[in-house]
Amino acid sequence: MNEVKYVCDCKECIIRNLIFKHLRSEEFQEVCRSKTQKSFKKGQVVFEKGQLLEHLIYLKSGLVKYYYSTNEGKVNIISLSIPFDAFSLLTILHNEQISIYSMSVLEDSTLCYIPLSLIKNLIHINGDFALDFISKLIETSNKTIEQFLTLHNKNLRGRVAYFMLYLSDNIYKKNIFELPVSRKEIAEIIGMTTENVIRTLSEFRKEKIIKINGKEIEILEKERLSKISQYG
Amino acid sequence: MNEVKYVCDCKECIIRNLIFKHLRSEEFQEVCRSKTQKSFKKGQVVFEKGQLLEHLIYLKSGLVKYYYSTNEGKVNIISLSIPFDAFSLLTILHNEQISIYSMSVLEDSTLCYIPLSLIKNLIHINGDFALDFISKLIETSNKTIEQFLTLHNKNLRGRVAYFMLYLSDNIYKKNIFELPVSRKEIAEIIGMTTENVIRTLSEFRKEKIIKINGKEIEILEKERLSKISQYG
DNA sequence: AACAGTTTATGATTTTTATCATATGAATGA
DNA sequence: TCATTCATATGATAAAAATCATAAACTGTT
Repeated sequence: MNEVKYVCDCKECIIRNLIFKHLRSEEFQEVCRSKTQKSFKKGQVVFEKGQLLEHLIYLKSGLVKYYYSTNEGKVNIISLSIPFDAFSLLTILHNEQISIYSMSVLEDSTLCYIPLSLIKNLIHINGDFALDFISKLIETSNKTIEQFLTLHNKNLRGRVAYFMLYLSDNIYKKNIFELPVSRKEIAEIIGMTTENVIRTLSEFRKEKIIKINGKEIEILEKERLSKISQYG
Repeated sequence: MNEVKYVCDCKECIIRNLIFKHLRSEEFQEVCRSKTQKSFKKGQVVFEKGQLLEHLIYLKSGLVKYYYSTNEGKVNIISLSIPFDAFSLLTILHNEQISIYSMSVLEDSTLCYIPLSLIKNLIHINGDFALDFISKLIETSNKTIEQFLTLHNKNLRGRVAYFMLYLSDNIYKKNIFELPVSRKEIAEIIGMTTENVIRTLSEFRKEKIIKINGKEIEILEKERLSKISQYG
């Protein structure tokens, strides 16, 4: 986990066009100056439930998961996030900044850390930024809630189909990809048991809907998978 | 549904100490002047999914539900809200103000309507208000997500027990209360079938954990109910 | 009061999902 | 290198929940 003070000048950074669209030039410069950057290896934990968060942490490259552990030790994965995704907005400013989620890294990733004090100050002095921030927040929150409902209204086959399509369409944007998570983690995302995830994937393989090679998945029949996801 | 222009001078209004805590006196006056108020009878729909929302609508008295209908017509109740609850924050500013939720009234209710344009303006010009607004938003969003996870990690008995305790502790603050919803709606809240809600309530009755008299529920053994909720 | 429609209720049955058992290959570590 | 753990895999079984069927109680309407 290397921390690097100066990394890039942010001029080309995609984030500029996302949550920082409305910053004035000098404000964005300040964000850039005060940000730090860290690299994480696959599997490393970025922060844990209960930890004090003093930065807005966003993903510059890689893939991460946000998860929630119940008191009984059961893990629920709430969201996977690709670079510049806005889920991290939900992790801040809550409960005196004590995070209720944990975050860990699924693929080698680079994270940017922006001090929360600066974010708060920007909200304070720049109304356009604040409005945009709020709008992103609500959008993210609603997307998360909607995804939950969608998933929990489906049966096992529907959930697995949905998740495969999600990876294909939203994360990797191709029909062949490496699963970034274990079958166990898939179970934690879509709310079923590991055995049934494995079984359902095997079913899809036997039905020639997907091709499985270890972690590599190829979607052979997207149409059928969509139908299963939709009606499942 | 009566719309009333002038209703109260807001001076004593609880909302002042919630999301409007940081407004300057004249700002709050403006909120008060531009607000309208409507009364709804039990069962009436306040707005539906897909509708353009031009106001922040908050509950002054009564009880409401926010719900989400899937494409297949299945209903999921996302949240019940008591007066001055912050859930309504999640319904605004999303997707060009097209609501993804519906809202209807469970008990005769009075709602206050504050123009979104004014809210946006306040966010714009008053940084403290904006910060507080964001903090409330994140808190509400996380509470909603957390409640979902909690519920979906429980079995049927656990869910029904959890919901009875929720009504008792959070909504009515007593051990005897009138159910504000039908068994069918309970099913839509906690994600199970109507029959199983009825059956489980009957079980609790036979086990002398609760007393049922139509819509009236009395919790006789809170300890046991808590255990069922916790370990279910 | 009679009627239809809805809500509550309960039992029987089927379906779905979790659990348990067992096996194999891959990864990890002393 | 060999034992150990972990991920994947599959079958058998048990448990959980949904569905189906039926009926009584209640609501609102004419």
